Parts: sequence; structure tokens; C-alpha cells
Amino acid sequence: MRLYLRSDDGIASRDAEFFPFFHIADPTLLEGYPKKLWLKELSGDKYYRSLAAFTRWSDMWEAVRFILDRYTDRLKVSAASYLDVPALLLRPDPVSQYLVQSGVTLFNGMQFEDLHRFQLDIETYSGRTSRFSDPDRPEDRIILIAVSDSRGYAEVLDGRALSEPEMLSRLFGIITEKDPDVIEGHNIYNFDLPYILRRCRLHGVEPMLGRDGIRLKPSDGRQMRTERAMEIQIQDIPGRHIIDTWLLLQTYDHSRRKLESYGLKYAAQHFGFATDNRVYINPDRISWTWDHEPDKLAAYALDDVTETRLLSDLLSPPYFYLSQMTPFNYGTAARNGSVTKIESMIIREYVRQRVSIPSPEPTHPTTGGYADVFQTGVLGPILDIDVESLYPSIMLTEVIFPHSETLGVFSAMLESLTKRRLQAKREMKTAKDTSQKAKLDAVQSSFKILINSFYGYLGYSRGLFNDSIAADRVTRKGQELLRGLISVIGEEGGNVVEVDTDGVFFVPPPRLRTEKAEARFVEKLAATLPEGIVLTLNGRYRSMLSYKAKNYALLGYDGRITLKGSSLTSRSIERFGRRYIRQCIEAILHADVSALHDAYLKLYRDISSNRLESGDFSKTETLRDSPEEYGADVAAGKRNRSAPYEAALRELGSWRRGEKVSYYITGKDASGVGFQNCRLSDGWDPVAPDENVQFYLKRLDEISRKFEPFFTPADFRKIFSTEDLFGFSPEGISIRTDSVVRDEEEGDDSEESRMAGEPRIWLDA
DNA sequence: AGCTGTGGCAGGGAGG
DNA sequence: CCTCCCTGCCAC
Repeated sequence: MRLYLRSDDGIASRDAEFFPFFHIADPTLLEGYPKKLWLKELSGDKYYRSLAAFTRWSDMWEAVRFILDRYTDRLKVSAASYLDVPALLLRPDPVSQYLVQSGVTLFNGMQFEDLHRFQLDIETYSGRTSRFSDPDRPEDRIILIAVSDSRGYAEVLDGRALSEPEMLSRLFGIITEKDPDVIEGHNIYNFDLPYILRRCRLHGVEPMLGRDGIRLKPSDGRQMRTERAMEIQIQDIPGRHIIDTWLLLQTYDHSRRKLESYGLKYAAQHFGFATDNRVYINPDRISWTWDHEPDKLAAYALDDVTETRLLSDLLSPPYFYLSQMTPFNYGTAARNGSVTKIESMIIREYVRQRVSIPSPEPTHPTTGGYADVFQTGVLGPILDIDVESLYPSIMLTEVIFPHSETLGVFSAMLESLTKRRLQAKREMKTAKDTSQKAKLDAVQSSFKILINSFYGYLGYSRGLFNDSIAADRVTRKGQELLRGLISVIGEEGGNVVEVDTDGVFFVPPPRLRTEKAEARFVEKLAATLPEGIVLTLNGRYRSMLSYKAKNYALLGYDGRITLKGSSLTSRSIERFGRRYIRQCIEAILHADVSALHDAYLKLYRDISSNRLESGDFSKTETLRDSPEEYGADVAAGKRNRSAPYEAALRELGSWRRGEKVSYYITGKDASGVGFQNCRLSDGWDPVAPDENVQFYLKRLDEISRKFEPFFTPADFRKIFSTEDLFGFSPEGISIRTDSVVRDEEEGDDSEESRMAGEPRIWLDA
């Protein structure tokens, strides 16, 4: 056994802190030890030969004891349960979480196609209308299990022919027999697997999903804080990898932001692999369909697993290749963040060179992206340009890297990944074979995933090599580039409408008549940027409705309208409001003032005469905090009472963190306090509607007020009112376009304006 | 154990 | 009334 400790020439800036680790390498000596201890990746024994591991299993405990003896006051020691790691360690804080691999990587030489992938989807029954099926309620249960695999197999286990325990046993039988490497599902982490496990517990069936049983992780419940949060109960299915296409879809959309929902059916349509005869069933009609058209439900479930496989075909390959670059196995690589991956790669080099690792520095608030709106109203035509990979490009051209990272791994990695990505993209273009093309595309996407998080790492408070001053320099440079671009566009006769971080929407100079001329103009703009900063034309639009910063609508040359921004699209706006906003924007973009008035009038009448359904005026919100946390915060005066929580307290009593509830406002007048006048939407009765008409009419007017800036006050009052006894006429009403006046340099408070221009970073004197 | 960042808009309640 | 604070959601 060799034990490496930080050497005196280590690079940690604070000498008092260091991180010992041990490293033992020689895989062959591991043979003869119990499989359970050293087999983790069970895609077939042949892949284990490349695994580095401890010389002897007992060495690990020897090392732990050694460290404990010396550093017992500082180290919180935990034994890693995996042996596919040659180095581990144990320290008070972050490093311990990283599995460090020194040499050869898992899955080396394997292709994505080599994996045997298995898809799984369950349909469940709910005895109560419009509530999710609950695995802890005896009346609720699994009614169908659809399975398929990447080798053409597909089957539906049917609750009509089999009891629930029989279905479960059959499922485990199939999995054991097929013995796949990967189990895939849409939202499988949050729904299918936990549901299956709970039912297994209920029936006393062993959940034999893995090659060696299933391992559970007690949920600590602390993970619900973040957006991506989930209540993962499954730590691992030994021997198999779990791929959740729902998670992959979110990650995919994080950088592209094109998806309106993360539903499987929506994704299948978005990516264009939904078939014409696909069966669609409204989620809240599943139980009804089971009672009345069970065959239809079976067909639906089968379509689900098919689409899951196709979605996975598209989204999961990059993670397979990431597992070849990082010390994370396939399933983990598809689940953890990219910052973790980058850091593990850096640490790997430090381990290899036996240089110690610094601890994270406290982070300071840093400058962010530059966002601004210069014009509001309807403008066109519009060009959308953006700087490609703005922050990574700045880091490379300006040579901005963490100061504590002395080996230069960070910059070398970013450079090499960028180079290799470009190369993969080039090869992809010339590749003849479609499967080769697909592989290269996956490889270049996997590089992109890493490249995009180098900047984020700088400001990440728990990054071992973080450097928020460097992060601030990057964003400042980004702001500088954008401002430069804006002024050049202005000088050339363009009219900048809206800017955000790395992109600009502008009206090109009127002298440009053709698409070609626009492209040449963009090339000219690109030429004004420094070497290494690439500007591209992202899109062309017939017109744009500019509302506020980060809030706008685009009308494409194909007639399609896209809305952006929380004030126009947010799910926290009632459905009737979102629909109404879209109608209004469509009308404004087409300069159809009558349509605006009609939309207002119709909605006004629908609300007044209770013609809307609860789904139209309900709000659906996530209960992020548990009943206890909410109660405590309210009692402590840290937060106000709010309608969704109060309604849930009254009607449900309790809930799980992260559960969503729909509620609406009741009562007679619009001035009441919301949390005292609300009900869960389940209780709404179309025969005796009790929604607060006055309140929702007020909401209609509030929402209408968004369009105030586009009209003169008199015109606005005419359009958005019901007072048209003598008929409404759009005559003489036009849509306003305004330059946004900003009160810079007002001089009212010189201290404040000076501060605004100052770095937000402060350094110790 | 597992967790990238900042900036902007909006609604609701409490308190001046 | 208005302002402040908190929370949620969204753009990049």
C-alpha cells in the first residue's frame, strides 16, 4: 500500500489545510476477493479488466485507520462503498465526494450500440378522481406494466390477467432473464421505481431489479430545494444503470430552452418521432380508460415505452461517452452535474501528479450577464445574433483561469475539449455512415456539456478550485463585448431592440433588402470582434413585440409566434390568462385591434357568467416546504401565509415536499385576502361554481394592463372595456413603439451611480 | 455524498 | 395608497 500525503511543495494557499488520500493500483491482485466487494459495473465481467483497484481490500481499512489515528480531530471518515475507484478520500469536506480514477476508464472501447437497454413504464389506478395514484392506498395500484428493449422485444403485463404481485414477479423474471445493462424510463426515478418498490413492500415481493437485488437509500428529504430536485430513493440497481429520460430532457433544454413541457408525448412530437397512430390519453383519464377501454390503455402504455426508447436514443449517448472521460459510470454520469465531472477530471490529474488540492474559497457576488431593452412595441424586421460560447471563448482569449489551479489543467482541458469538439463536428459533417454521424454528434455534445460549465465552476461556492474574481472578469468582459456590439450596430444604422447576455435582437439598417445582405452585415459585425470570439446569425423574424427585459414575442416568416419571458408565459399565470395573452399578442403582431377587443369582451363575459372550468382559473403551485417548515416560517414571521399552503392545510392536512396543488379563489368581492378565500380545485363543482367572479375580472384587467404601453391611454380604455353600447371601432387606433428612456447620469445620487459602475467584488485590503 | 451561475418580472401579504 | 420582502418562474 502506498499512501500519499500532501507534500511541502503542494499548492494549497492555506498551509493548515490539506487533503491526504491514498492510492493503490494493480487490478490483477484483486481477483479472488468476493465479487460483491469489487464488482460494481456489471455490464459483463470483460469490462472489469480495465479497472484499477486496491491491491488488497484490507488495505483500505488500514489506510482509514492510519488517517484516523493521525487526523482524527479533523477528518470525518467515511468508507466508500465502491471499489471501482483506485483512490478515495476522506476529509472534512468536498473532496470526499469525488471518486477519483487514475488511469484507464470504464467502458473503454465500448460503443453505445453495445449496451442492452431495457424500457419500463407502469400505468397506475387511482380510486379518487383528479388525484395522483398513491402507492400507499390499497385501492390504488399498478394495472399495466409495459416493457421493451433495444433488441426488438416488447410486451405489456396486463392487470386483467395477472394480480399485482404476479405482474411484479413477472417483471423481475423478465429482467433477470433479459439481463439488460440499462433500465430506461421517463420520470422513472420519481415515479415508476418508487411506486414499484412500495407495492413490492406491500405484497412482500422481493424487488429483484438488479443483478444482486436492489439497494435503497433512505431519503433525507433535503434535496427538494433545487429545481432539478427529486426524491431519489433508489441509490443503485446493482449491475445496471438507470437512465431517466425526463432528467435528460431537462438538462437538454437547460442550454437550448425550446421545450414547453417535459412530458414524453410533447418531446416525441417536438423531436418528430411520434407516430400517426400513437394513442393519446389525458393523464387524469387513465383510471377511467382502464375501466372502460382497457385495450386502448395497453396500446398507450406500449407507445410510451417505444417513445421512451426513441427519446433515449437521442439524449443518452453523450452521457455514455462522458462515462468514458470521467470517473463516473454511465448511470451516474447521466444523473450528476457537469461541474462534478469537470472537477473530478482535474482531481484525477492532481492525484496522478501527486499534488495536493486546495479547499474552496469563499465566493463573492459577481457581475452577471448584461440584459437590457432599448425599444418597446412592435418592430421589424428582426435579426437575432449571438456570440457562440461567449464565456468559454472569453476564458480562452483573455486567459482567465482559477488562480489556485497551478498545474494548468483547467485551461488545458477547456482548450482540448473545445478543439476536440470542433474536430468532432467537422468529422460529423463529412461522415457518410449515419451511425458514425450519430456517434460523432453524441461525442461533440458530450464535449459541449463539459465546456459550458467551466465558467459556472469559477463562481461555484463549493468548487475546490473556484475563483469568483476570475468569474467576475469573465462576465465583465462579456458585458464589454456586448456593449461594443450594440454601439457598432447603432453606428451602422441598425436599431437595437433587446439584449441578453450573449445575444442581440435588432432591426437591421433599412438599406439591407435581402437575406444575403443581412448575412453580409452580420459578417461585418463579426469582424469587429476580437480574434476567437465568433458571432452567428441565430434567426430572422418578420417582427417582434418587445415588452420588457427578457420578455418578448417573435413572429417568424412562417407565421409562427413564440413567446418568451415569465410575465407572458409563466405557469403561475392562470390558464385563461396565458391563453388571453397569446391571443392579444397575436392580434397586436398582426395589427388587428378588433381582435384584441373581441378577446377581451369574450373573456369578460365568460368569467362573468361562470363559463370557465376550474382548470382555466386555477393556479397550480409546488409546495416546496413541508407543512412543518411552512408553519414554522409563518410563526417566525419569516414568510406570509399563502393561498396554496393554506388550502392544502385545510383540505389535505399534510403533503409531501414538492407536491403540486391546484387552487382557486372563492368569495364575492375582489378585495378579500387570498389565503382566507381559496379552495383546492378538486372541490370545484361545475353545477355550483363558486369561483370569485369579481376577483377573476380584476385579474383580467391586471393582465390586460400589460398591453397599456402599446396604446395611448384613450385607445387603451376603448379596447379593454365593455362599454361599447354604440359598437366598437378600431378606427384611428394604432400601436405605439417607444424608445426606452433610462435615467442614467441623473446626478441625483452621485454615490449610487458611482457604485453602480464599481466592481461588485471586494478584496481584503 | 452526490447541489453551476446572475438578472428580471410579478404577485401577494404585511406594515407604514 | 405605497414600499418592502419573500417566493416562484423564467432567460441566458
